[in-house]
Amino acid sequence: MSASGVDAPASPPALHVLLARKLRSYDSLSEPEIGALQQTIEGAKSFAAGQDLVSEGDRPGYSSVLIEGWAGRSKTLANGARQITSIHIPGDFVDLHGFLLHKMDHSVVALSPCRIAKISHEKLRWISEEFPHLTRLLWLNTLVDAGIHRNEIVGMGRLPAAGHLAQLICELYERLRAVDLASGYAFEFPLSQAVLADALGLSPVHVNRTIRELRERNLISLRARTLKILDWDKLVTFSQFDPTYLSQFQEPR
Amino acid sequence: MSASGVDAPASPPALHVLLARKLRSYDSLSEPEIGALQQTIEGAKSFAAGQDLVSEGDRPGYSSVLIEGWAGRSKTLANGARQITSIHIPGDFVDLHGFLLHKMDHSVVALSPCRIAKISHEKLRWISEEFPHLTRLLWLNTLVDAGIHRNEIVGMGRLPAAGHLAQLICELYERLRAVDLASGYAFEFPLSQAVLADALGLSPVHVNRTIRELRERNLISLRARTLKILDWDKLVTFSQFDPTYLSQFQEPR
DNA sequence: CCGTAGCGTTCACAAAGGTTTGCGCACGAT
DNA sequence: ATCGTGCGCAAACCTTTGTGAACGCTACGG
Repeated sequence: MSASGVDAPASPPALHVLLARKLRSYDSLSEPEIGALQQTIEGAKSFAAGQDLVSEGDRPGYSSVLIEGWAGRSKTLANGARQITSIHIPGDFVDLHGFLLHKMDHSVVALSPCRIAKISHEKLRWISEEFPHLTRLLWLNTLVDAGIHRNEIVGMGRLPAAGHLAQLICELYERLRAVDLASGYAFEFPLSQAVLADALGLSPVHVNRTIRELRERNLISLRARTLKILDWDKLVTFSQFDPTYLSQFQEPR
Repeated sequence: MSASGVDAPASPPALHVLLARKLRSYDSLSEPEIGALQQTIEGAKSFAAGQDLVSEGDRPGYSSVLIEGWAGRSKTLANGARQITSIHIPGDFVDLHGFLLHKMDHSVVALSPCRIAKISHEKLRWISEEFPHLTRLLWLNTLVDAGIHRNEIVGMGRLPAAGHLAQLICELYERLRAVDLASGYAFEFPLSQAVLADALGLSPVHVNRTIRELRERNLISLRARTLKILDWDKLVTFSQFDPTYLSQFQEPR
């Protein structure tokens, strides 16, 4: 079962290619490593927006790579409030940490219609036994996730809402660009203001105010699920964005 | 150079023992693995409260394990505001992620007088080549860090200040207990309210109000740098604390 | 014995963000 | 055509948190 899947409309890059491209942004991959990745990919599955890819409490036997669409790690509290702790775009491992954590402490939810490929934990274990360098790159992938989390904490704790949102936009732009999903300074932005509120830890109403502020400052435009960055340098300054934590530069690892 | 160090007042557990204890809370260790850890530890160094163990932008050639005292990962913004993204206690790797990230995107600061042991990145690399299972446990250690981050994000985004503080107290208690640093429901708590403010993303004044609230609810007492949890069950309920993310249970990994 | 520094505490007021509610538009289902 | 429904938008009002300033306690050095 290599590339079967629920549907396969020719256009998006092949499953393992996307992942290899991501890992290669950290360090180069050898032929055997690419071969190993290729062998581990297990076929695609589609989800509608709002569906759980993985649910809190699950002990999944595989991890998932996003092929198309956006997803988020989300935690729902007793009062029904939801916090999205990170947003994922194509090429991202949404739950690689499930490999060693075993029990999911949060859910992964589709934020738009999306499609994933699976890699079984058995195969990941095999990689960790046989391919130390590839293992380090997978480990690094989870470390970058943690860096993204840390940045989110800084944004929530010490930036005003507009700065925090601007920072998120900068980060998503850089990440989308790394997988060729931005054209110029514009990209598809499939999140509603309510979803954005859950990601930023704000109320939907305040997200609306905050977007308006960025618009009035001529930093962005956002219409019909398309986001355009009008002045990258100003946006970076305004949000104090520093992309170091994304580690998007090749180095021997 | 096994246990030399700047000072060594007999009492705290030996360097590698502390680390082994931590990793063993995830899965059991073999004799060769313990031996490998023992070989990697490189001697201790002491820091005064407020000093940087590692600074933003550094490319350290080693990672540090806390032996004594508390430390925090911290990021300082342009306006001087500081956010502490995580708090570390003895037994914690404060910058294991530096091994693969290379360039530090934040500082690590001593929150109380503290002492560390070093493990060179060369030796970590050697471990990652020769000891796959031990490598997985180190990886897991960073995954738990990320889980702690995610929990912090939920606390900041969707809990009121008192809930967030209560949650942090629950987490610290569980972590301290895992390394035998809690006696009953009391433990030494070396953080000033100002430091706590930087960790919670609040102002020092509001931290004071928040502590008062927990006191008035008879959940905790905090005096002379000693914190006592007066009613664990009520504190857990109040903060919606769920320790799953700490992964403090042995499983084959 | 005094001065000082660090820290916790409190108060009054300001700012940021949440809540409630309502309107209008686009779009799909019937 | 029309009726929901989801979403963006906005206003009024309320709650939480931040700010600036003062005061007191305690430890410590001169």
